[in-house]
Order: sequence, then structure tokens, then C-alpha cells
Amino acid sequence: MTVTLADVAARAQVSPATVSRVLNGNYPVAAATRERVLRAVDDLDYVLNGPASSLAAATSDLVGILVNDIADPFFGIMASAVQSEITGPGGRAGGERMAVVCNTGGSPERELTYLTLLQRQRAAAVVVTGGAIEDAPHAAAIGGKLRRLGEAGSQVVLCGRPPADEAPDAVALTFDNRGGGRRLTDHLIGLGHRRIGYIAGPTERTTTRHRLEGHQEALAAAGVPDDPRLTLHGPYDRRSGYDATLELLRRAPELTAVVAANDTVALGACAALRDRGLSIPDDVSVAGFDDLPFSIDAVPALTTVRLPLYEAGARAGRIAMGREEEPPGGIATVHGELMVRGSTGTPRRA
Amino acid sequence: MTVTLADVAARAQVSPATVSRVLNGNYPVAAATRERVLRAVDDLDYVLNGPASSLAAATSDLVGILVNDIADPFFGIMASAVQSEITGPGGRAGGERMAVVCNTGGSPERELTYLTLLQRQRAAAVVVTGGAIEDAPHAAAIGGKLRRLGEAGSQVVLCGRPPADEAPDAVALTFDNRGGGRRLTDHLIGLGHRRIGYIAGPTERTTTRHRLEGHQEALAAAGVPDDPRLTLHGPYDRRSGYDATLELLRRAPELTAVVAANDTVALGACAALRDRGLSIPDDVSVAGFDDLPFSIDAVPALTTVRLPLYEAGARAGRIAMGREEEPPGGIATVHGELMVRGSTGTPRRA
DNA sequence: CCATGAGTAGCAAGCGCTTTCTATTGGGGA
DNA sequence: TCCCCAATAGAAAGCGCTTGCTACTCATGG
Repeated sequence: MTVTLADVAARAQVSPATVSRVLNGNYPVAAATRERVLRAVDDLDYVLNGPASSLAAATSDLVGILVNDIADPFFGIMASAVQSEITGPGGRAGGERMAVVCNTGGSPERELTYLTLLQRQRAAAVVVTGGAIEDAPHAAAIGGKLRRLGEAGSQVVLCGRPPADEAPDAVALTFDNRGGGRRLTDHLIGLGHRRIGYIAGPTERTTTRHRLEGHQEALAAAGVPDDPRLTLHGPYDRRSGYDATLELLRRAPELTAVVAANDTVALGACAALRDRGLSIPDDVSVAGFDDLPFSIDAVPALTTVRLPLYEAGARAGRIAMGREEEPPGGIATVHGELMVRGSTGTPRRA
Repeated sequence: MTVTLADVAARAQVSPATVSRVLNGNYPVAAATRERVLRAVDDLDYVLNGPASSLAAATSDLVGILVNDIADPFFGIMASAVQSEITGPGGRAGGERMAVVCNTGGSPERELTYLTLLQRQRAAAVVVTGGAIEDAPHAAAIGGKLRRLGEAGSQVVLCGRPPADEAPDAVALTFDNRGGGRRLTDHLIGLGHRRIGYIAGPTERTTTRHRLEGHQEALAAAGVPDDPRLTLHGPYDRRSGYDATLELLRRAPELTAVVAANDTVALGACAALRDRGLSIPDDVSVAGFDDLPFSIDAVPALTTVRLPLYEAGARAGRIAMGREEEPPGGIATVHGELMVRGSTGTPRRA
């Protein structure tokens, strides 16, 4: 039914070994023979059996990319960058590897499932993007999995996630979420804001915690009291920003600024403010995080912290492919840049 | 070095066959034996060898999702929907399949490469999203590949792409881009617009052509002359919308509306108009396509054609999994809905 | 008391490929 | 002229798993 290596060998009148060698391109094969084999491959429409090949060679060309939410450009951009380094610009350079992205939906179970699946496939490398869950058992489980993946020969790279204690072999490209959060709130305080609402991401995520800590650091440094009623948690989506903003307005009508966990949330915040008839930034300033492509098109354009998502992803991809040296200690911090735009200004009703 | 089935068998004092049967859960195994095997698996940290398993069983649990641009939410949303149906809500329901998304960057070569890779892996199903390239040789090559994939037992589903003649077995969920384009321009004409710029996507893509044809249909139906100088082509990105809008304004300052190939392009168009000091929609109306999440947050909110991306992706996923009947003839058309919002209005300088 | 069969477990033959080791060949140097 | 080596092709042994078939064990019914 399906064409096998042996069929090709028969047609080309050579041994299966020779066909394999032609296809793999290591080992010398006489030009004439190669020709004949290639022609047979073509005639028969032969396609290598991946599993058989991986089994025999005990290697695979699979690279897995784990993302929390593939519909979110934050991850899409990183994934795209990783993949471009792995697949190569031409579509198949760099060793003919296949990068696949796995959408975990932020669930540790799915994350684990995918890591196991990748381990099953003996993936050449695994890139895990985005913040981690801080729940101890989960973190341990995932860390252990990553360690075992590394031990089994897969290169593990964390991109935008803090290093995992359990997996010392994994390279980590960590985002400086704390520093970014700090600078953002510093900026707001510098403008004169004192009553600042904070719409955080879901609890138990490192990203959420670090950004929030940066915010609190800034408040503390400026001697601004941190009113816990001004911090709300929610998912990283527009809706959350919208609802939380209304709630913040209810809790503290005198609010002059809202810092959102990310740009998407910030957009929701803007929508809520507009619906309340408040002007941005005259009545309330709004700031986001990440600087996703649409942020500059918001009206007014969003003040945010630009994370070099594409660059970081590309670097992760290169490290995964062994085309770039690992950072010293296996850990590198990627810094964000404060982008001051129209959505923040001096408070009118300070 | 690595733990194999045989090791587990030895430790559990059973034959490898029994271990395999416990793991696969078909075939009856006595509870006590199962227990023992499971314990051994746990003790040894055994992980199934995917390639070996796929080879022996001649099947695989891989499902491939091809997207043109993973950083674009248009594809991210569809991919996310497909994946959620395949992986199941709990993270591993529905037959323990692994959905992987492959980023083709819109390049037919990469598309072909990924299809071959998927064919190598004997993928259970392949979902191809997004418009197709209209270049004949490429279309034929890809169609042929899809046909062969189908013949080899992979379920092939096209989502948001017209049916491929070469691959009659493939199920196609086609977007009604032409109808959507038609309604959008009808709407503009109904408002009184006569000089309408059109910023199309890249040439040679079905999506681009169909949307444009819908636009032209509407013009023709209303007896509005179609000035070819008012149609520009470019990639599906913000920059393209920005540049094209400036060019349109140069070519036809009397323009009262701009229709963009998609929402991202429309955002670029808005930015250009703002930079030129033109008001939306008083000076120029702007319309997009797709209704991506950020479109409602544009100011003014974008008039656009809402494509049920998530629903279509989910359906494609279900069909790929054999959990939903194929549409009659293997083809279904997915219609868009016109969303009239603030970015379009009656022309001031009509 | 034995034939019967339901319930389990094992044997062994591959699945299609890679790769080590072993042949075969044709030249060039001694 | 002969030998030896470089160049190239083949034989065959797995890689780790699945599965059809066989074998065994009891409990049951005749």
C-alpha cells in the first residue's frame, strides 16, 4: 500500500541502505547511483516514514514551543520568532527541524501533557514561553519534567519565564517584569499621580506577581501609600480591564491613573473610562505593558513597557538550535523599555 | 540508559505485551497485574517512545494546524479553537491527540515543507487555515500533497480557504469573503460614498481577490465607476494600511472612504488619516474586515465584517476529530456579519 | 469427571528505517 | 605486475513497540 524505502531500493536497483544514505546525505554515494535513487523516489512519490526513521536513528527533528494562549499576540510574536529561527528563513534551513507550537491555555495540566508528548517524541528542543504558575506542586511537576527532558537530550529554553530551580540545565531568558513595572509607576508618580489603580493579571503567575511588585516598589520608594483596595486581579483580557476599571472607579472615584497588567487589559480600561465619560489622560491616565502592535493605535496611544518579544523569541530559538551560546549561568534578563505616549499625562484633578 | 517497555515488564514481572496493553488500555488485563505494571512505570519514570509506538501501531496522534502568520490574531484565534477541540477542554480528552501549529509565514514552500513533515509523521489530521496562494504550480503542488495526505489516511480540513480541486477528499469550511466585501461596500455606498479607496491584501491570495471582488461587485451594482487608481495592494499589516492611505490621499484627495483588506490594515489607515489631520468618519470613513478583538477598541470603533473565526476553527477541529459530520459535498460556506460602528458615517464632503 | 469457554498472559513476528561491519571494485605506487 | 587502499555498495542487526495467535487457568455445565 504505502511506498517504503525498500520499494525505492528495488526500483533503483540498489540496497535500502544506499537509499537511506542518499536521503540523509551523510556517507558518500556515487553521483550516478544517487541520481537513480532520487528518480525512483520521485517516481514512487516516496515519503520517509518519520516514526521509523526517528526510532532507528534515535533522534527527532521536532522542536516544541509551549505558549499560554496562542490567540494572544504576546505569545504569537514570540512563537513566530522562535519558529523563524528554527525553520530558517527559507523555510527549511538550519537542519530541517520542525517547530510546532502547543497551546497550553495556561493550564499546568496541559502544559504537563504537552511536555510528556514532546518527551515521547524525543523532541530536539523545547521552548517554554510565558510566566509560570506559582503553585508549588505544579511548579515542581513541571520543573521535574523539564529536567528529565534535558537529561534525555532535549535542549530546554525558557523564554519570558523565570528559571526553574528543578531544571538547572534549562536556559532561561527572563523578562524584567519587576523593573518594567517599577519604571511605569515611577513615571506616573513623576507626573504627579498619587491615587493609582492597578489591574493585575491572574494570581499565582510569576508575571503577575513581578509586575505588581515593581508597581509596589515604586509606590514605596515615593512614599505613596499602597491602598490594597486599588489592586484588582483578573485574567489577561479586555473584559477584565473593563470590569476592573468600573470597580476601581466605584471604590475610588478620585483615582487619577490606572495601570493595567498588559496592553489588552489596558484597552479594556480605556473603553470603560470612555463609557464613563472620562477623558484619557486628562481625567485618568492609563498605562499598559508589553507594547503589542495595536497599542500604538489606541487613541490616545498607550503608554506602556515595550518588551522585545520578537528579539527574545529569536534568541531563544537560536539557543534551542545551538546556534547561539548560552548566557552565563544559563540565565539572561531581558529588559523592557518605557514607552511614554499619549495615554498618560499630569493629573487634572490631583 | 533510557527506560524501555522491556525494563518496565521486567520490573513488574510480566511480558512486554502486557505492559503495552496496560498502557494502551484496550485488551483486558487483571486489576492486580495492571496495578503492578503501573507501579513499575511510576518507579522507573517510564515514558513511552513515541516513534516506536507510532511505527508499530502505524498510527499517530498528531494533528497539524497550518497557519499563515501565528503572530496575527486572525490565525491565532482559529488555531486556538481548533486546538481546544482536539485537545479537549480538560487538557487531554478526546483521544489524547496532540495538536501542533505550524507557521508557514504564507510561503508556499514552507507550507509544502510542513505538509511533508506532517505526512512523514502520519498525522491523524491536518487543518489548513487561511487563504491560498493562487499561483498555479504552487496550488497544484499543495493540492496534490493534500490529496496524498488524505489517501494516506489523514483527515484534511481547510478552514477559511476555498476547496482545492486537487484534493477532493478535503473538507472545506470557506469564508464568504466575497459576500462580506460586497456588504461592506454596499453599506458605504448606502451612506452616500462614491469615491472609495480600497487597500487590498497581497495579490495572488484567494482571500485578497474575493474580498476585492465583493467590493467591485458592490460598486458595479450601484453604478459607481471603479477607478483602478483607488485600489492598492500590500501585505496584511498596519504599515501597509498607513502607507497606502497616504498614497490614496495623494491620488484622490476628494476620497471619502477607505476600505481595508482587514482590521490591522484599517488601523494603519486610521493612523494615517489622523496624522493628516482628517477626522474619522467626518472627513473619511474607514472600514476593516475580520472584526478582531482590538477593532472594537479603536477610536472610533471600526466598522468591519465579523468572521466567526473561533466557531469556524472549532468546527474544523471537530470535523478533524471525526466528532462532527462533514458538510454535504465536503464544503460549507461560513458567512460574515456586517458590524456597523463609529468609523463609518455619511460623507461630509460628498 | 471431563469437555467447554471465558479470562488473562506470553510468544514472536514484524513496523520501516539507520548504521556498523563486511564485501567488492578500480587505481596507483612499489 | 602485484598489492593495498580509497571509494562505494550491501548484508544484517537492531531501534522499542504493538498485536495476532497460542497457551494456560479455572469455573461451569453436561
